[in-house]
Amino acid sequence: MEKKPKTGNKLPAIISAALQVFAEKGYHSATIAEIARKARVSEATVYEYCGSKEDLLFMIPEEITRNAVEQMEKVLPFVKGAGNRLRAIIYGYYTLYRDNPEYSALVLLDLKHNRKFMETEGYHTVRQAAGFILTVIEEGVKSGEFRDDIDPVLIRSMVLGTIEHIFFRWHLLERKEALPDFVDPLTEVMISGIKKPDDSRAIQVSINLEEGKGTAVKKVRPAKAKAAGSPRK
Amino acid sequence: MEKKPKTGNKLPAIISAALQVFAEKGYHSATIAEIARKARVSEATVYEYCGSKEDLLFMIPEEITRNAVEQMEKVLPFVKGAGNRLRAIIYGYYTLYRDNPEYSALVLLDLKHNRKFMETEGYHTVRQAAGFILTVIEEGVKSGEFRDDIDPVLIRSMVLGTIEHIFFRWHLLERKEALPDFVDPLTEVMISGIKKPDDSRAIQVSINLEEGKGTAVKKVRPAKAKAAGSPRK
Amino acid sequence: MEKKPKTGNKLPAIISAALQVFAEKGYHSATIAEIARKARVSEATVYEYCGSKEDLLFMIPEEITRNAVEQMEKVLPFVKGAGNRLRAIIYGYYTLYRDNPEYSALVLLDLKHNRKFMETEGYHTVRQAAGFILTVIEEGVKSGEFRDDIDPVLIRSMVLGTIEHIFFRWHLLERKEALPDFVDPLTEVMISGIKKPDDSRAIQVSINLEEGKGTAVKKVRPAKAKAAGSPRK
Amino acid sequence: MEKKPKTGNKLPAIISAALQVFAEKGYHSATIAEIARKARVSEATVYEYCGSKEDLLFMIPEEITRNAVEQMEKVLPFVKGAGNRLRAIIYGYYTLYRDNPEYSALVLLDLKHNRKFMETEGYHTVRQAAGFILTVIEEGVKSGEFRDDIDPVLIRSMVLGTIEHIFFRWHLLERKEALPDFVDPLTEVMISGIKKPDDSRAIQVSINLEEGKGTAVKKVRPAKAKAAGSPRK
DNA sequence: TATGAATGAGATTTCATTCAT
DNA sequence: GATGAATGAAATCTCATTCAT
Repeated sequence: MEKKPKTGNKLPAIISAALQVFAEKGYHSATIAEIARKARVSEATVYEYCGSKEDLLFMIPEEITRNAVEQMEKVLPFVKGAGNRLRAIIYGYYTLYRDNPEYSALVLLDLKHNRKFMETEGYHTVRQAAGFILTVIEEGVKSGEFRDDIDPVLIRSMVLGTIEHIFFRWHLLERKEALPDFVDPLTEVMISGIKKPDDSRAIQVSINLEEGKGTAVKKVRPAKAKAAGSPRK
Repeated sequence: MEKKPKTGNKLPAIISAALQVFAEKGYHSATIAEIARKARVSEATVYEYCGSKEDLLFMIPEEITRNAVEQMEKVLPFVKGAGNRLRAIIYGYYTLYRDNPEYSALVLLDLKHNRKFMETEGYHTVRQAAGFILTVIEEGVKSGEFRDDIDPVLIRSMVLGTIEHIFFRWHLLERKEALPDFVDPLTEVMISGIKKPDDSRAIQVSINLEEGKGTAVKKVRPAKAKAAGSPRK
Repeated sequence: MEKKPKTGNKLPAIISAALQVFAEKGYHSATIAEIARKARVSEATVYEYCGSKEDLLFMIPEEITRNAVEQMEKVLPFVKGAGNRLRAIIYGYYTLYRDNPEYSALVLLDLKHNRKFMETEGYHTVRQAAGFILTVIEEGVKSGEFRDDIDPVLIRSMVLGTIEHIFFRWHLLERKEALPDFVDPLTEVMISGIKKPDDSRAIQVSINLEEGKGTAVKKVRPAKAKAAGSPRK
Repeated sequence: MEKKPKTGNKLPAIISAALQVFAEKGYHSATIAEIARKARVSEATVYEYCGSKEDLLFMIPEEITRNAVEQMEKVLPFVKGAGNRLRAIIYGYYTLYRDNPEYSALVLLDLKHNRKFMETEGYHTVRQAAGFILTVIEEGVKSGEFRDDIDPVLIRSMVLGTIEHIFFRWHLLERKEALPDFVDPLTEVMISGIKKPDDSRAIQVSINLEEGKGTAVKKVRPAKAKAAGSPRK
């Protein structure tokens, strides 16, 4: 029933082909001809479905990003504690980018740079994802789990910047090097860096801890208050 | 005096013009014609000096990056302590990118992405700069100032990724938003995250012991050591 | 009732849509897609009915021109005198073109230029209409009403050329200027020229001429002054 | 000397080729490829010189029309009497269109129709030419040579419309038919109309009255008879 | 009969690049 | 050394037109 193939259904094939070609050659070097060939349609059909090369580029991230965001929205409520949630988000990015290498190549190498992309539905979804980080940081600050002298926006830049930097390198080296599993180490460093020193209690703790790693942080922190003071200029 | 070189020293003019045009329009949208016009030479002259559009692109960062590297090499010996040195490097990037916005736009938006750039003299210099971070981290670990379970490469990715991310945003918004002064806050969060807990004092503390919030972290950390173990392939 | 024809009488809708679109955009810029949309049929249906874009163009003038010709054939016998008949024809063109602006735009801007149109049924009808003028002129010459040293074909070119020129301008200015009512002035000038009658002798003349053919004109002329008054906007 | 070929000097070749091709195929069917081939330059060179296909079209009439206008400006002062001047103008158009058939084909078949042409320098020159007619008519009216109840704009439409109509037919029939020499007949009809002069009789009349076939006019006409000899099949 | 979908066939246009002077 | 001029080589995009259903 309903055999009306709402605009055929070559769209998935086209988008998939575009993702591959864009990822491999980069947006500028990619040609519609090659995408059409790979999707096994004519060039004209590509335009029929997508309007223009740039629009085609913008169509790609929509679905995949939306899925990721939805997934994250489902998962986060299950995770307790700002630190854990931060880790969950990092893990989300990690798997998303790792398991969809063409997608991440596209986003990191081509899409991010496109100013017009910023006026796109797809961009909005990407921003949503980035918003999760901000929210978690702010919750952590509010709950006292994180220091209150940090700038959440800076923290977000650290998280995203790190993730993107790592994946970027990975892609630039053509994925010939193994992708480091940075989820836990990054989370850990981030948290150690922004965690509120549990001063008093920390002290008690350290007793039975022969080698209490956590304590150290404490002393340093007071200084931070000042340092982190004017981050937003 | 009379240093006006008979036959061309048009190279500086060309490179300067190229920097401006590339930064403003992006590499792909920039045209040799415009660069030539701005440098007040003919297009053919551009080729005389530079070989190709791409080579011209690669020539740009050489001098400015080399200067930055030299500067850093001079300064670092004066700075004591891994933490302080880390801050010095971050500060170096910050001023470099802030005071040469066209250069940073070029690097972040166009150069980074170019695979061929990696076979370039300029790239080598850039790597040198990045190497400073690695060295400082490793020194910090060796000296005991930093934890020894961190992965220096990850830390470098964090530092560079954060800096680039912040500047990238700045450029993408066309520098209409103020650039946050992130030097101290970033340094601080980084250091708190990677500094070795000063056990000594922790031990003194050991008065009572009840219950430690830190336990969770404790568990995680050992894992990290492993996790972060093989990042470098 | 229930005259809704089962399977298509979509032809009228298609032709009507085509007329509108061709008139508005010009033949070359018009697209079958737009015509189909406006006719509320599919593009394929347009081809079903019309064969090709050009054939569609040629189908348009047929009916409307044929009607005009038939009308003229009915009317002319009622009009006495070559001069009056000439006026009747001019009036016929005037109302035809004025009341069917899309049609006249099409004919004047697109159809006339098409060499293939000349092998068309529609063209034949158009020629018929032009033939009326020739006939009337020849009749006028034969009857002695018109000079016998004139070239009827030239006269026809004058009549048609003038009419078309005026309507052409009207269309080119997008019908924003009022269409001058040129029927009487044109008829009059055609018949009597623009030279000032050399009164003196003329006057004497009128006296002894029992049946001065010229008289009619004389009367008409004053009226002209008015008629020709507001042609320009 | 001065071997600096101000922008090479392929421009004339290109314009000339364009004129030929446009005239032969019509603007829309003409291709830059063919123009370039005929001008013996590359397609890119055509664009180098002309910017776009449409601009190329507009460049064509400029020189030729300007020459014609200048010529007319030089000649008119030598001609006495509105009637004679009108004839001179008609003659000017006649020779211009006859001796530059490709140019007239272009103007009549393509250029006239182009709305953008109206915003062009070339169009301005064309208007100037048309302005001559208007001026002459008005002068004739003022001097009493022409009737004062005529609308000069209508008269101009008659003159131009007739000329264009005749040439248009000529071109549409691919110049296979002889071009009628309509200069004198047209002038004559414009001036005196087609009505049989009843004057003649009038004049004679004053003396005797029989019936004379228009002697007065007779002087002028003989010339025409010849001129209009072979006009239109 | 009617059509949704697909496409073949080009046309315009852009630039990096070269070469003769 | 410097350049004006010329171009080769593509790439995007548009439609009239055709099938399979």
